[in-house]
Amino acid sequence: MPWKPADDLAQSVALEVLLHGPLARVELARRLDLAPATLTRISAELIDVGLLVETPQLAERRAGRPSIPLDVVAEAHYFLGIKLTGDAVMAAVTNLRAGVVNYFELALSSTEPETVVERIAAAAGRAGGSYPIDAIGIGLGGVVAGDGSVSSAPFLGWTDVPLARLVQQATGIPAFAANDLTAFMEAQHWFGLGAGHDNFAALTLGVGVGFGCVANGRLLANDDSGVGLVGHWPLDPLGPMCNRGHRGCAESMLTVPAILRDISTALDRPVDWTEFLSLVRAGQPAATGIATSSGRALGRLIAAVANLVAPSFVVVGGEGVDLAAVSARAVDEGIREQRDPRASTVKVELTSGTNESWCRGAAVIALQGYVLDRRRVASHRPALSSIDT
Amino acid sequence: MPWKPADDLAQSVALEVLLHGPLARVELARRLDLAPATLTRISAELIDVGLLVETPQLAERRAGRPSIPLDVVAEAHYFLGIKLTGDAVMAAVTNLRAGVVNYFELALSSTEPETVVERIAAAAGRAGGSYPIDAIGIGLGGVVAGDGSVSSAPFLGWTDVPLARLVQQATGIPAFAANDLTAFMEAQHWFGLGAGHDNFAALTLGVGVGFGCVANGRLLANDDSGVGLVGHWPLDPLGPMCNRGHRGCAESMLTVPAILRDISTALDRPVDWTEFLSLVRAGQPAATGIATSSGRALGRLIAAVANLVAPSFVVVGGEGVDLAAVSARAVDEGIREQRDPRASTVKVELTSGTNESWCRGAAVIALQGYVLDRRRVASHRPALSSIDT
DNA sequence: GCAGTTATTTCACCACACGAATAAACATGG
DNA sequence: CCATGTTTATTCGTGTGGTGAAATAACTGC
Repeated sequence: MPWKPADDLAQSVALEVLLHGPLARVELARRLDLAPATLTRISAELIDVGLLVETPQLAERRAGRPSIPLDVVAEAHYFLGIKLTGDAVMAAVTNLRAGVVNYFELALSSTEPETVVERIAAAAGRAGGSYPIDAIGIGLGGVVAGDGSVSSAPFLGWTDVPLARLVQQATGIPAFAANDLTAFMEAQHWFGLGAGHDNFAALTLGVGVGFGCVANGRLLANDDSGVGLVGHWPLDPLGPMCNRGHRGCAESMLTVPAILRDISTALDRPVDWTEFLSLVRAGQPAATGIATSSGRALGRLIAAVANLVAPSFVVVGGEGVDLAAVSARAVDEGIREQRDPRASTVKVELTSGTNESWCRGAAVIALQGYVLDRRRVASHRPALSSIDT
Repeated sequence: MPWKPADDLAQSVALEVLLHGPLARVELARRLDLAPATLTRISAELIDVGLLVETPQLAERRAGRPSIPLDVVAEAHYFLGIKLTGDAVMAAVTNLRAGVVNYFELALSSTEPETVVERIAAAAGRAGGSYPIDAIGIGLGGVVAGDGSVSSAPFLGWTDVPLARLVQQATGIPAFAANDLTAFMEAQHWFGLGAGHDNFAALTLGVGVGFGCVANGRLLANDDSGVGLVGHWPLDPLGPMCNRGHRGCAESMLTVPAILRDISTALDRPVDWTEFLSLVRAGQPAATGIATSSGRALGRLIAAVANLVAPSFVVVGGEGVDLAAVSARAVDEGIREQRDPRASTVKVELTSGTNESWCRGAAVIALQGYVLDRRRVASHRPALSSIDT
């Protein structure tokens, strides 16, 4: 039973249910501005194909005939999400609701395209043993074109590798590739903190600093996505120097390696991330000092983002999220420094930044590609969409 | 003959022609993904109501039956655009194509709402003598709610003034109000440099520094629009001090008053803007010094914008645009400083920033309100629009 | 049980966009 | 200057597919 809504209308209904949880027919009719009669017909079709089911009604009981929420059958489809790094292939299998049902990692002996594709195919094989995979999504740091070919990925030494096509040929399963931050953002937008929001931004802290933004309901993206344009954003004229000669740029203040370098130098011994965090919590002076100045820098970056793109809130994620948690006060200070007091306060939300969540993002790329049937021509949407309201 | 496209389809067709110039039926069919037959019918209707006309065919002659471009009849409707300042009401009458057909100014003796409304009504009366005005648009610096009421406008001393409603009551003509930058952006988007583009940003230099951004086909806007959030953006740690204690912020580096203060102090005599510009062109050291550092600061601001919102290009406007012209090289340097060399180069476009162009922006607010029939419920557009492609 | 309320279904209707064929209006070339 | 090819516009019958109104179903509250 493939995802095959007959027409455009059925597609909208299916998507609305997929994205905004179980919804009754009346509610769907309201949201999509359709007559109740139409929804009876369409939902019947979709239930018939096995895409939707009537849930045991958990809606609040009011007067009148109770509504029957319709939900997508989460286990109708499975997707494989791959996060590529220089030395490992991390894989997660998710269902239609982007819930992770399986996670594992494979080591990577070489970064040659053939090897990588072979490993991904191996992951697909392993995942396919337990779950029928409908599509594969791959996320990686670098510039990825819309057709899933990797324009450039410095950490792999790749230039113009048609990754999606290669994986599709090797596995026989539809494959999609995207920049890892794009994948992260799409996952946030469809199933994460950004679900149901048309305007929000996100920052990820880790080996580098990432930025993404959903504006007017769509991800802001262009050919430069993946270059990492906020990496060298100036945050502190007195901060440390990065390898490109910027003083106090985002890379030098906010990345995990930079912070670990700082604290290790201060204590004159190697310190890892979890130890750094506990040192900060314990009040160790060097650690709190670093956390405070980095937190303030993060706040300034958040303020800059908020000032320019006017998001409803800013999500912070990535392996280094906890910096925002342990230095929350400094972050607030940093925001206040560069935020007009007359403006609304900036809401900051933290989210997990584990490898599994990066894989989930990649799986969402697969899910979107499958559900929206990419490779179709540009969608039927007239000038109005870019204008009204 | 009012703007009354019968149905949704007719509306899209009319808008497409209004926004994207004369278009043949085939071309419209292609763009809106409709059958040629449909376009024959719809365009017949629209020609019937007097909204469209067949133009004397100026399309390039190829083989086959020549196409007949359809165009909107520009003089079918007129709009009054008002730009409010603390001491004057500036007014422009435009046609449906947002072409200015009349411009005049009225002095303002007081900033009391009653007085202002009375003066606007006077302007409407004067304009209405020559042209039948279909709607009035008002642009002003400050925070304006979606319904056209002014939440706060410091330079007028206003809080919660239902301006649009008052003007509508006083004149009997539909009235709309918006932040002046919003108006400027909408005008750029529909009829200016941003016409046909879904992603671009703009900066205005004048008494203050303004910023606006069209992302994914719509203006980025929220409750903070109008607060002027980029005004105190840090651009130069060694720059002059602004009145809020920021060193080298946008206000202190880029506004016309700040620059004039600088040059006047340096030369120990009052200097006005045009003289400043000629001094720079003549190579006067103090003037070129100021222009260079301000230009570089502008470049940095442009780079910041480009890095975050990924626009196709950045428009610079406002009364102080010419700063960007006379210090073009410094602007480029400033951009290079904070732009990753791997990223695409930032295109910068200059546009006029006269009072007339601000009024034109306000007129576009009126035009949009009229044409899109604001006060209707949210438009019929299902979940898809926020998702696909 | 009865009244009130809200959700869903049934079904005939009809607007409206479409497909295919046709006509119109040019360029080109011998 | 006519034949041919090409592209645009129109005509018209057809059928999809969303709708409106009324009926029905399934509750709550009293």
